[in-house]
Amino acid sequence: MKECDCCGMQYKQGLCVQKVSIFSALNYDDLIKISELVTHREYQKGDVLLREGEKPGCVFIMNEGSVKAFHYTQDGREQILYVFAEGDFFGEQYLMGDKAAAYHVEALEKVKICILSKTDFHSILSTFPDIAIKIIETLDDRLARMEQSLQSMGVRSVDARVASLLLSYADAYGSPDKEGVLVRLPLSREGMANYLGIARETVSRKLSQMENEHLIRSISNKSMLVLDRAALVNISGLSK
Amino acid sequence: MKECDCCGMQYKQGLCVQKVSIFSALNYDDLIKISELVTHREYQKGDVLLREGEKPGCVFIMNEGSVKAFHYTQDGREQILYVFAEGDFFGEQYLMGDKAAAYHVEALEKVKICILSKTDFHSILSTFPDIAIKIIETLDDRLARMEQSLQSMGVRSVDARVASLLLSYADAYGSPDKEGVLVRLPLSREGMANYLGIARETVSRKLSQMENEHLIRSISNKSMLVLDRAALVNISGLSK
DNA sequence: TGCATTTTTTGATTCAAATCACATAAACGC
DNA sequence: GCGTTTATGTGATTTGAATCAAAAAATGCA
Repeated sequence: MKECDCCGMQYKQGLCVQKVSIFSALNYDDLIKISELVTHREYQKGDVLLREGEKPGCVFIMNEGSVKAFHYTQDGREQILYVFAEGDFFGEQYLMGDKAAAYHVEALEKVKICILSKTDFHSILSTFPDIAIKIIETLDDRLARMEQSLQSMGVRSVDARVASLLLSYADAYGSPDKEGVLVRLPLSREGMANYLGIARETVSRKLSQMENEHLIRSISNKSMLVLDRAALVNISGLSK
Repeated sequence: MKECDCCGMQYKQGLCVQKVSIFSALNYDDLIKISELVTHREYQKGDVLLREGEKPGCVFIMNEGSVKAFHYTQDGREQILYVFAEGDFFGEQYLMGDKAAAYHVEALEKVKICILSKTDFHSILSTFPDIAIKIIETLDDRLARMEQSLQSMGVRSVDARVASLLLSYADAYGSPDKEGVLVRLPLSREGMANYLGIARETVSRKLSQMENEHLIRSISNKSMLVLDRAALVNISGLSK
């Protein structure tokens, strides 16, 4: 555990910007330069980082914790589009054109963020053209994930959607264990329902069913054990 | 109507690459250079441009006609992810990393395409760094559209999904008319169903219903007249 | 710790869309 | 233009998830 040279926060690596894949092409000296441009902010659970329609004028880089990005639908429900966690970034859309934010962003827990202003971000981009390529790669990844979500929303059964959500959590937040994979759930049942576009009750029912079939074991509302990953993959309809 | 300097095809503008927004920052001389790197290909309806799992090694730039990009789901149905038309491009994902194509691409009608090889595309990117920014903008747009689709798939009623699909077609392919907007439909009823992730019969029923309510008038299977755009916007649940 | 609040689970009922079955219409090949 | 094939429309029925209602569990707080 070291201290971040730019902000004094505790990090495993030396610099907070090192966590972000878009800067991974840079050497340590360049990272230092970027670190000097970064300001830091901390949010508590429930704090709003960004409101739909705002023009924030900066890029948000996730350092610790997780946030949800969501719309409100006409009938007042929330549709969660992304959960961003350590190493993810968002807000770059609003720097390129002059677009307003397309969604609200709210902290799901205590969150630490690096912030880069529009002007600094642009000067970094022109100084290090390779970063643009990294950003394109990241966006392509995000697009690929969206494509997969869209497929899952559009065609697959509700069982399949729930299964693939659990799998994505297992991959992103899971740690292996004797009996299976221990998964920290970033979203509540209601949150998962809002992400999947189904009813809260349906999420409960599907999870109970999976528990009865010994595919998972619920530890608490915030975590579970994935016992039979293969079965989930099968239900999810994904080939991987 | 002029001839394209690079390929002899007939185009309204001088160069086929001019149609593509990612090259819009370049001057005529630079466009000529790029044109010289481009090869052309023509496909007939039903031809497969790209197969899921392939590594094409080139970017496809749409010049004329339209194509659908889709997955096959486990139960054998197709889930359409995009319809690409004039000015759109695809395949850049596979140039950055070494990823295989995530979807099949098939011509919906006679199609003319510009093709840029991986190496040429990379040399263009390093010669003109501004193009990377343009690509980021385009990807952000695509992502924003995906986000909207995802919202529509996840939460909105089937009526809303059908309405917003019609609106997007009206915006993309519509021409104003005394009674309303004449819209050329790139997809069949089955195609729309596969895009929206609903049953073919449901699309028919919803369209009939909208016709009864004088919101649209069916001209043929391939075109319709949007009579009451405002009502569709209202049903779609979009604020715009 | 114990009480109040919030979140989750479970059951009963309703409802919208999928499916099945077939009629009708359009597109295509010759 | 005619028959074949493919696409679309419509009705009857089934089905799976939403909704409504309430109990149970988890969480927060004094």
